[in-house]
Amino acid sequence: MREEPLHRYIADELRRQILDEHLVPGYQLPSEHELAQAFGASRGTVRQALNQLRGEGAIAARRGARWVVLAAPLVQSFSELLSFSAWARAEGHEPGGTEVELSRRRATQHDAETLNIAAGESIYRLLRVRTLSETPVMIERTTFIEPIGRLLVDLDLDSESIYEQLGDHGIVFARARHTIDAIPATAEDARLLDIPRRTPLLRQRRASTSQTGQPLEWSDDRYRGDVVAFVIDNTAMSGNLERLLAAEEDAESGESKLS
Amino acid sequence: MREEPLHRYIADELRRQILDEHLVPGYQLPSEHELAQAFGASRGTVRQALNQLRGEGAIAARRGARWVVLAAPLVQSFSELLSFSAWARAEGHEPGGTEVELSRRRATQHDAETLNIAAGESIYRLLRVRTLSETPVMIERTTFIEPIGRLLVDLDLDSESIYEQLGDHGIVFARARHTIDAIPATAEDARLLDIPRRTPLLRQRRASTSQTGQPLEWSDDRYRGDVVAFVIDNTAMSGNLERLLAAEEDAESGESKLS
DNA sequence: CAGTGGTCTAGACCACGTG
DNA sequence: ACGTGGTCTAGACCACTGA
Repeated sequence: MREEPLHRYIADELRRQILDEHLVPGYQLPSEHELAQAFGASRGTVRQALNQLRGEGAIAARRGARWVVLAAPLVQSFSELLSFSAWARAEGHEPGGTEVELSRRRATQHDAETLNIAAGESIYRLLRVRTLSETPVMIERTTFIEPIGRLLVDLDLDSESIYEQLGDHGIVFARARHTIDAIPATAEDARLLDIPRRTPLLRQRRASTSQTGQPLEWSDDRYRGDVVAFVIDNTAMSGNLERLLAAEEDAESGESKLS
Repeated sequence: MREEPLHRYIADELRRQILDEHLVPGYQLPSEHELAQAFGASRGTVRQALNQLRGEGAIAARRGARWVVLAAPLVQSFSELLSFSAWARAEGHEPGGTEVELSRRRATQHDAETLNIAAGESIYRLLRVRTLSETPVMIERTTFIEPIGRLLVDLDLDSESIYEQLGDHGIVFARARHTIDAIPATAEDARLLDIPRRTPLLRQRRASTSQTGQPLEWSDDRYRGDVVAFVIDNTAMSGNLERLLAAEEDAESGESKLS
């Protein structure tokens, strides 16, 4: 019945067995040849599935030896990554949001550079406080390019995921680059999250683009550091985490510099 | 002359062109057929290279249309990720370290669970303060399993990367899971980093395993939040970032809970 | 509708590990 | 020595994009 690529079916099946702990860390998988026969696929197709799981950090291979189970893979949903709502529901919480402000403005120099437009062009800025089970845990300050911002006006910004709703309009987010650091809560942050000033916040700055490389939005999200953490898997062959010196890009807030 | 897989040569070549900005975001790559001819490879080999670059967030594809350049990929060296020294040098800084303490202890309950050993077994704990150009920027509290810890005693822990030195002994780190959050500096943190108490720190807790899934170490690294940030790329097809609620695992430090 | 990427096959040779 | 994963080829069909 299913209209699904065979390599994905194989990957899903193996992932399910790992998550169900039928395959525990250290376990050796059957050889690619055996898997190919078992699934009625060619070896190339089996390898496509295995490489997918390797990218998720679930398994590893060494030449000459069989594939080995490393650990349960992360959930790995791209939508859960952009969307607070989708993530919260997957965690079993009731997501909420309070639209504090949606305004049309002219792009600052920073907006222009990040969104690849000219300074002074129209952009939309959205400020929301997101809640989990009534408790505010995150402040979201997002800047959208004009065509997307115009759509936002007609959307329900209070509770629904805007990314799901934008998807219905054919707006697809394909890629995002995240910069994560720790900063003290400003006076406004403290007021919105109902916490003391200078409480450590986990800040995630994000720039998202479409499938064709067109910048769609950038966002400055600040989480209560005592409630939310980020988890990243990476392996020797794949993974995309990098440390970075907090650069001079932030001339706005007086940052302390090295030497 | 070169003893290198063809698909890696192709990936390196295309990545170099993107980094050199010969290929700018939005640019359409030649078709897979054309690339195959240009590099004297089969289409399958070219696709292997393109999929590598897709995993790095550098390019994206849509059925029916050509591959599109998205952005410059991250450096993506696994060793730079584990190793403060390797990272610092790549950033053009002089890494330094002060070994504050290396001790042999009995595994706590948490050690035992993380390293998959029995509580009470021998482990080694290393505390280091790492510096960039003489300025302390990070505190590293690492716990190693006994066989690795024993090697540490003979290593130069003051300035060299222990991971590079362990590699010479055949100890290979293959996979790591990172949990990143923000916490206030404790009194000891503040003293070691020479900063005020409760300054926001970027905490990275890491668990590393070998190629066969054997846990090798876990670490609690705390960075000055105003100096170091983490950067992550992720795409709809690949990427491994996940938000997580700070769970009850940390019963040690009194964390505030949600409802 | 011509060209593109996505999927899949059947085979081949090699370098490496484990017994 | 044998089996394993890593690499590579040549060809096929399909779904989709874009002119």
